[in-house]
Amino acid sequence: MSKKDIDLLKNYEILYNFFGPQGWWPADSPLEVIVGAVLTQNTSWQNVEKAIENLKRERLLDLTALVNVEQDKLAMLIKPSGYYNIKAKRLKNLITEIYKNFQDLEDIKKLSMEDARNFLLKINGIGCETADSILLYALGYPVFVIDAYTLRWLGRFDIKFSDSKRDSYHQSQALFMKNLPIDSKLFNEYHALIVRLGKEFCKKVPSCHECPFYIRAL
DNA sequence: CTCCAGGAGA
DNA sequence: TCTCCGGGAG
Repeated sequence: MSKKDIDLLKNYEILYNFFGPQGWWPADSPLEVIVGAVLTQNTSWQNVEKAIENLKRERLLDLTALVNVEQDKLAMLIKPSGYYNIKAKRLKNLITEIYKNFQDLEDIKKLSMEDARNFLLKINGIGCETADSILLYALGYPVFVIDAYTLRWLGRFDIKFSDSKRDSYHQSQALFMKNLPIDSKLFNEYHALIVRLGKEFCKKVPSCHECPFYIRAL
């Protein structure tokens, strides 16, 4: 299987028919998505939920409230999500930049996707995946989010990219976006389905016999 | 004990 | 290219 052989739209149908809609991103507001995107960096979502609940209880899921909260207090509240000192700093960086440049989150949507992406990537603590997650799941831009699950899944079709993290991110992202209709709803569901597959079947030690792609190949 | 919806610093 | 950040759950 080479890069030009894989039928990404067909594989989407297989995943969707097997798992059904995933309902990403679970949140009450775009700001909650943005906060969650930072908190979930290399961290299970289950732990992020505890941190989000703490922030809700303190009425901190609000742009001005987050601008004003002490970083140390923020760190204590998000402790369940791990890396809490770094993530508190990253959240402050992100929220401060958003607040400085936009009065309202909706105003970011006035930017082109490239401008919004560059704005986010300039912020310390926001890499490609976090930026694209925010663009897609908080702001609705049609960008395909890549993560470790995605690269592992492609690798098991013998589709491999550069050793460089950054290069493999953009190469695999280009593969999806060149071979799929540019549709934020599709990109939203597809990434969520790949994560679901990666957690349940396409694991580090894979459960190939249960996998929808293995079953289909029989 | 390992793993997790990553990213920065050196 | 390593190393660190880290609590929670299996």
